[in-house]
Amino acid sequence: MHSLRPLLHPPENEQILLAQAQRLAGYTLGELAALAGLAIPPDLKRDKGWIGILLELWLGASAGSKPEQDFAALGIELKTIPIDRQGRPLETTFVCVAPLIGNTGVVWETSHVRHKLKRVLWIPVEGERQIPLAERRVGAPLLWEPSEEEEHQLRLDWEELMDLIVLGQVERITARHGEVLQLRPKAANGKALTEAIGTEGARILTLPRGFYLKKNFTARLLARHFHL
DNA sequence: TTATGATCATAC
DNA sequence: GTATGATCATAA
Repeated sequence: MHSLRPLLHPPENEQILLAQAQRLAGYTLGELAALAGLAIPPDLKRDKGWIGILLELWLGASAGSKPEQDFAALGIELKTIPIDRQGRPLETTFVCVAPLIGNTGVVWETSHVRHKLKRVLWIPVEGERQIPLAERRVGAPLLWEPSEEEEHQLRLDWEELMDLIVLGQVERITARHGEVLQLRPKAANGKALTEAIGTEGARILTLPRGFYLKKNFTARLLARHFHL
């Protein structure tokens, strides 16, 4: 017998959120999906965000498309992160879409990247593809805030990337720019285009881009916490 | 083997 | 198209 059940509403405080997240540690995705009455896909090929949706459901985050932190009242963003057997991240972490126009005067302090990463509840989940989706286990949660050094690293990369965007060099930016934060396409497909500034300051159409945390960055913050 | 560039589903 | 949730798949 057990009383594990999804939170039906956003948690009223941080303690409730953390307690629920800690209760989920050790369960498989199959168990959590069944208890929540959610159908489990055969794999993630066509359901890349499924684990994120499942954990949102369990933690009472209002699912859907709202440009806000998952737990706005608590100022906390939820991120699931796929890890290998050694606890290292298997994928980069999407942060937010990069604004390609209207950036004159934007600064790090008020940027979307900084706001999104102010406080993050990381939920590690076994992510190796050899493990059937239903058998992958949820790990212990980590409520993280960037250290001074981490924020400095993020800021330097963000400023470099935003400078290039403002100067009309967006199409020359590759994922190799940035030490901990990178810019990569974030689109439904190659036909999805958005407005940007091109060379000579001309208006161009280009692939929407997103900011992503590189694995070296998330690996260090996980290792620091879990003593890996 | 790995990271970059590309892509998938859904709501509005 | 943009927002949410991310992982896939192939070049190197």
